[in-house]
Amino acid sequence: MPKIVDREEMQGRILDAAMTCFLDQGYHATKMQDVARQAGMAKGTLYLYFQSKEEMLLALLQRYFDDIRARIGMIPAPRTLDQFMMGLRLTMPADRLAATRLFFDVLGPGFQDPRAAEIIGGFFAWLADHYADQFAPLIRAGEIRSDLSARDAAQAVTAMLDGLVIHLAIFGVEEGAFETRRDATLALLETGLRGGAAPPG
Amino acid sequence: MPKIVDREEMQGRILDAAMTCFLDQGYHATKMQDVARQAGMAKGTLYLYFQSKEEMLLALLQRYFDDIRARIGMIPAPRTLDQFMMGLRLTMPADRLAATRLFFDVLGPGFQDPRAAEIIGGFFAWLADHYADQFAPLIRAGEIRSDLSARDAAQAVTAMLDGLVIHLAIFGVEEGAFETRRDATLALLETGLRGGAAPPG
DNA sequence: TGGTTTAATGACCGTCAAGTCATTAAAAGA
DNA sequence: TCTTTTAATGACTTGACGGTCATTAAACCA
Repeated sequence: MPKIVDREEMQGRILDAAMTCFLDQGYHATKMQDVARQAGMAKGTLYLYFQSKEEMLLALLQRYFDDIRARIGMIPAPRTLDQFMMGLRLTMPADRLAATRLFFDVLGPGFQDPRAAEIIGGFFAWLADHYADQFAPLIRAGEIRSDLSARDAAQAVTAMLDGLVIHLAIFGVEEGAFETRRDATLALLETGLRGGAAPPG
Repeated sequence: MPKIVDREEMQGRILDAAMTCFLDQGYHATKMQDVARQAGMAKGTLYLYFQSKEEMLLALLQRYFDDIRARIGMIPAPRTLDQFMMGLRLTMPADRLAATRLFFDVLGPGFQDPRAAEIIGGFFAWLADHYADQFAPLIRAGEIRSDLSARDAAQAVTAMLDGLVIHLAIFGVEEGAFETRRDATLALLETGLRGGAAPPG
């Protein structure tokens, strides 16, 4: 007798619309009306699927970072420093710029809900652990200089590279320049990790 | 006959109060009422000295970055890579964390006024140029490996270190941990710049 | 002390957007 | 087709905050 819809599919469609709007205008500047229009439904409908704008954002962040984690998890463990650097490049695609820009809106001191910072911070903690796991065998194999602690180096790499993306995102680098500057930074980093040896090529 | 006040001094006092509020709560979350209370005056008074909240912010950013620029300009030109790294440490004090956090509010896609991005972006462009000027003689002196372009390396260093501060700022590192992680990153970077030689000590 | 000019005040206004809910539409079975 | 149940709608409510301005206070001089 009742009208029946697929709740999860509706939530997914709404999150897609929200992502489009947020990437374009940012979180604060996006009105629920905008999300509704983008999703092709009325504003009230959004509230049937999410309690508030903030809950919607949290669901979106969760989905986004679960997705990245899954993609990074699928990259095979590197056996050489070169392979590791290649993997880094894959985890820093140019389209991450726009997403990174979005997080500013949401991580500044004005945003009260600590759950957003938990989701994003949790991702980077996971990432640092993930890199540390990869560094340990590379250090034993002599691919990375042996005076580094795998954990410290992994934290430094994680923070620096995330920071690089953020910095470039803020100052509006075009997509082409992004890859050039990313690679310049990675080259510097590679020498730092390798230690004695000069960079190849 | 008239009541006379020192306009610049009043503006300075207001900016001090605004900085306190913004650092504490962020730009968007701070009400003009809060700034007024912090400055010990009524809300209307603020509008005698600044046309709007946004103008107030821009004046604050300008003052802040002029100040940093002056401080960095006073550090003598380094003659060795060690001296350069020492200078970097001076330009990344732990209290920069809070200020950096503030900029998120103001650089996200939701913030329309391009002047804020100009002020902050201008500072980093200046900083990259400043480092490039210091790198050139260091490369000639063999302190930095000679296959690097001073300009590219300076850009990479600037972006990475600013990014590091931002990353650490976002994820709420305590002040002690900040310095540890900053130094770990700088050590990695130093090896990357030096090239062949192993790190000293 | 009184007169003049500018500074300071804070109640008020206008706007804007998140969130609500009475009403309407749509699906599904009898 | 009629009834029932849930989904969808969008005008309306609510609260918040940036900015205004008529009024009051303060400084200074004669």
